[in-house]
Amino acid sequence: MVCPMTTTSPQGRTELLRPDGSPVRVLVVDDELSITELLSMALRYEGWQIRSAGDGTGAIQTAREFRPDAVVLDMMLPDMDGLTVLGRLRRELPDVPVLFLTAKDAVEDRIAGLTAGGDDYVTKPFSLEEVVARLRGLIRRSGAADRRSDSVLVVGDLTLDEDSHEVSRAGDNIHLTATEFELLRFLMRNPRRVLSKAQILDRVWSYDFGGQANVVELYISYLRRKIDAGREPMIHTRRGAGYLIKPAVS
Amino acid sequence: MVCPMTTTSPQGRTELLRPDGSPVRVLVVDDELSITELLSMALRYEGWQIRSAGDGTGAIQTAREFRPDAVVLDMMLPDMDGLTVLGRLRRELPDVPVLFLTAKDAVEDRIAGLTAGGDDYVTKPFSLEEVVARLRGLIRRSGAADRRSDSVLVVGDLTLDEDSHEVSRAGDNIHLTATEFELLRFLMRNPRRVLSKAQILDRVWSYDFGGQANVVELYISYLRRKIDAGREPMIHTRRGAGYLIKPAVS
DNA sequence: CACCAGTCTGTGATTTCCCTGAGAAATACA
DNA sequence: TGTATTTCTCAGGGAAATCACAGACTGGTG
Repeated sequence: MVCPMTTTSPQGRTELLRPDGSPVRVLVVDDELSITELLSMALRYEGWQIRSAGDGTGAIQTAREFRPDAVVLDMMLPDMDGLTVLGRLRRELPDVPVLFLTAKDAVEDRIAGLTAGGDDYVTKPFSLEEVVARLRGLIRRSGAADRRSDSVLVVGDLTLDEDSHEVSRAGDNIHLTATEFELLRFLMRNPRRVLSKAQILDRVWSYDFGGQANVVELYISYLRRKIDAGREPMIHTRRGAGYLIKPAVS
Repeated sequence: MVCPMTTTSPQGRTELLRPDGSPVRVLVVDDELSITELLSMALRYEGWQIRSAGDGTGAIQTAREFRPDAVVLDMMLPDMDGLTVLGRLRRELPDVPVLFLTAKDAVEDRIAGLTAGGDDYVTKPFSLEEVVARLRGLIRRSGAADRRSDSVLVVGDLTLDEDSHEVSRAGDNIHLTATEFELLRFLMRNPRRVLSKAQILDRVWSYDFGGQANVVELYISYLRRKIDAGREPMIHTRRGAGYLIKPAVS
């Protein structure tokens, strides 16, 4: 079993690494090329090493020689049932955590036992932040070490707990909606870095979002109301460039 | 870097360990592959080391070299009678506790005699919480585990005794039905952590449950009525994410 | 100083999600 | 066997979240 550890990059981003210091390996399995491309790009950006497969057979083969630390597995594959793939994967890699991708309406159908072994799932269409966050959680928990602090993001006097979904500033608890939470998480995982509205839209909203681009402005406005209200502001606008978050004190 | 030794499981719960610090070993015996897979996944997630067998012969063989601390044994095996398997198991491992899996309509008298020796049983279809809880109890009582951890879960002023099935808040005794009890146990074993409805369903309801997902909402509602009624609430909803329990004061 | 692109935010429609009452079905128990 | 309890379905109500739209505002620029 892999024991992930964390290091902090010069930019202030924490990365998951394997015990020997090599990058975490993730296998992405989906028959839609656009999905594997999208995921590969996003996960590579996390500093992870990615391999992808388009069907069950390829997944097993790749898993055998690539020996990933985690697998992203679409339940709807052309050549075999998702559960079959899972079974064979488990035979190759008994302890590897799996993040399932399922259609929205398949959830009700019953994905019995999928999360029972500590695995997790997200529904299509997903947001990249969601996938990354879940994967990080799975990889973190799959290791022998469990440092609770790893699930807490801190910027200045603002903290965000990814396990309990709790957010607080200067000790005051703050209630956020799901979207607000993901937006803030994205900002806090990239402190002091300007994020464009396009980047935010691509990461926080699901990939099929077809709405107006100013939802980002709207949700930034919501966040400010809850986080910066009456305090030294932490969320800043860079006109024509985007937004960034940083500790309040100069 | 060396993987640090830990006494907490991936879930952050306290873990059962053998006197020498190695993980507890459990042998799972069932002829249905889906059952052994499901159990292996769930028990591995408890931090235990799992081996499985599909018939009596394989069970004896595996037991001989694996020397498990506990056995999960289906009474209905293709090659030999459950009692025969039990007898031979006992010859190999005289003191190992056994958790029997039986069909609902199986003769209860036979089982009743068997459990007199400190063993236990659950009926198919079972819930994973049930199996895990019983196994923990067996292992704890057998003395194979390092620590004699007590069987009482405490979150704030709420206590739940896994042995006596007694629940109380602020001293007041609370009567719960079986399902309510298991749901509360699952929540209390994961305090301050958001648990999705899918996770809860996978863990607390039996693996063949095909009903509506809103039973979870319903039972959360029941629990609230009994536990949070007129008090500071401990069970919280994270809209779009799940539920969590935490001490009332913050 | 006036303009404009870019940004902020109030209002309200729509959708999604959650809660819970009522009662049917299943189960346990006497 | 009859009764009590428990489990679960169904459906309505309601609250919260999401988002479109539009008008107000702001900072930079000519």
